[in-house]
Amino acid sequence: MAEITRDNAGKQAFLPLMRELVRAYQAFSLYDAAGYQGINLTPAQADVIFTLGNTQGLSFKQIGEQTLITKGTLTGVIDRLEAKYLVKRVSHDSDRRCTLVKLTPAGEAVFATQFPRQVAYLKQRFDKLGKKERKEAIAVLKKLRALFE
Amino acid sequence: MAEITRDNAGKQAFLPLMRELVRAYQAFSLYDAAGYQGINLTPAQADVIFTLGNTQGLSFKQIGEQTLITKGTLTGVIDRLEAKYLVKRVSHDSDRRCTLVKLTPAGEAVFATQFPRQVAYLKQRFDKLGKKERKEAIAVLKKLRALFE
DNA sequence: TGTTTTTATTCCTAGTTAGTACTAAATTAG
DNA sequence: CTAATTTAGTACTAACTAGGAATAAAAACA
Repeated sequence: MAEITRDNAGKQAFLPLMRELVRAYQAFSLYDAAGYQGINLTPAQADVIFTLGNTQGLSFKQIGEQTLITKGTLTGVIDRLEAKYLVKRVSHDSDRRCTLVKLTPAGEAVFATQFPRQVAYLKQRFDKLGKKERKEAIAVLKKLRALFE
Repeated sequence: MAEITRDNAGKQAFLPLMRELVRAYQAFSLYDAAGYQGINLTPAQADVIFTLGNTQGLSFKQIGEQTLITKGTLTGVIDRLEAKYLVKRVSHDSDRRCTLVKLTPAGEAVFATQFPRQVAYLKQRFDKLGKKERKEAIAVLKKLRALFE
């Protein structure tokens, strides 16, 4: 295996694949974020609202696990959602270390209208792929993910 | 085509694909970022240094296009790199609106040692895929990217 | 030539991010 | 039962993020 030098580093065969991975994610991410424009939610806030939908409330820890937002960040995200009266902090019955986060009626309303709306908006694009293509894409992405675990 | 409601929204067939895209990118991104630990560069800063390597200096606009860092962010990233004496702002000869950003000798040194190092670090993982798998992955990612453009 | 528009960068604001230190509560161990 | 450890969330810092307003210079136009 040849050594990697300053001169050949930029010519490694794997780099086009890396770039495509970044570009594909970025294109998706921009499209997704554009869907939240006008409903006054950031992607992180929408992620939390959508995670809380159809639940009786989740702890910070549970929300963090599902959304991949770390605890320190989550405090601020929940603060801002609480300031908008979309969620509320509720103390946990049996474990006083835990704080449960629940949707308020206003939060429920946002979830009920915006979650299906965003899913439909994303579906428009993803449905350009056939079932077979989707399966192939999932298999490839799982392989890529496995490279880094 | 069935309507998307609050109840069926979470069960749409495209959602597993979407999740895999996010997870694959995230796994890569975490691995990549871990490569910069200990060299005192954030991913954004390293991205800029690596983009400036082997050039005679690029404008903010050019750097932004190649790194996908937006103008407002780039000002701050360059500020911090300049504070570390790794890059310098140089005025453009013929267009006084432009500021060129160039690597300093210290920046060149960081590029010369760290770029090959990071490429080798990434190559370790990407090279677990064969040539055929890489090509298939590129084709799939291009298809995904095309969905959102 | 003088005016308008476009382009390049900076400044500002609100928000997300990771990471570390801190407080309080629960669990475990001796 | 008390002490040590772990767990949950908050506070704080540094950095990145997008987007919009402001400024200055260049280009287009009339």
